[in-house]
Amino acid sequence: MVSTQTLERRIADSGRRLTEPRRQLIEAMRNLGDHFTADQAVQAAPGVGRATVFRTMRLLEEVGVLCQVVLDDGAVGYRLTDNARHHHHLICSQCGATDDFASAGIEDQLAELGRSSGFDIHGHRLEVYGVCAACNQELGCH
Amino acid sequence: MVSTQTLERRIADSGRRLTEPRRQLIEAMRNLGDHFTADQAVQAAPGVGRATVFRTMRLLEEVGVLCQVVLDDGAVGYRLTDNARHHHHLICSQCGATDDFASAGIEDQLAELGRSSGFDIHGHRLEVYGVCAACNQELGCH
DNA sequence: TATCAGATTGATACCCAGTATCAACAAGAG
DNA sequence: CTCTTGTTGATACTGGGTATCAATCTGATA
Repeated sequence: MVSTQTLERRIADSGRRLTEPRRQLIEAMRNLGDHFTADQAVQAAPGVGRATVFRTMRLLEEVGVLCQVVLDDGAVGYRLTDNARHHHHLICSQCGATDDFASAGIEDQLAELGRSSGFDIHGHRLEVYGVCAACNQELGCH
Repeated sequence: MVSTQTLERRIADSGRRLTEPRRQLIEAMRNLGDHFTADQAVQAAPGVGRATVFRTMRLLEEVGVLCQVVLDDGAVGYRLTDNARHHHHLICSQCGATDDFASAGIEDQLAELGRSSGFDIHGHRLEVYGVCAACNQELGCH
């Protein structure tokens, strides 16, 4: 779990102000656990206005401590992360657990694709769906 | 561009009924061109009820002739396609042009990831963003 | 061709995600 | 402490998508 300190520092370091609503929202999100929806964040920070929740979430995305996760069914979730670097998600369809991963091999394949396709590739988004080890075990026991 | 025939056959072959609203919507979508939003589809088929537009879009996704495209900014678009097989999108951030592609290399990398991560991988979603050859040329001339 | 079960429709109302506006307010540099 | 400027929140809006359910249509079958 990302520390409050890290989150607040990232905001301060980016030149934004560290305000009370932002602090509140950060705590609320940390309490929501691994992943949550926009609406859960709004609910979890009752003292913070709706617009501010969305603004702050955008801010956190910009400074790289919050990322969008596109689920199996197309729904969007959010996830606090330490990992500001480029990464992808491995999402358990059963329990929602999410792991970050990066793969030089995949990046290489995409670079190659850029060369061969004529597209000047700027970025990509990769979500991987499956069943995590823990859920697999449980399912096996049924 | 996918033919009307192909689209209608896919519906019929899947055991669904080929109704007037579905026909209308298919024509409307074809006229919208390469990619469009849900709302554009609703607007483009004024005789068809909102719920039916969404239901039919889901149906077309199920039979593999319509696919969701998650854009750069997270917005969702739709695209008619011939390609019912597994594929990904190469999306031009300038003009919105979308190409389908598949990469055995990437599939291999993901299989490997499954082996090493303990996740039982069922699927994935990959969108690649960039600037297409045509837009690159134009930009170069400015 | 007439029939009929069951698939499909559309009006409506709803939910969730996200944005625009803008006057009031607060952070923090000096 | 003051002032500039970033930030806030109430509100109302757009867009995407779903639930409901009585009315309707499709197409297989007789």
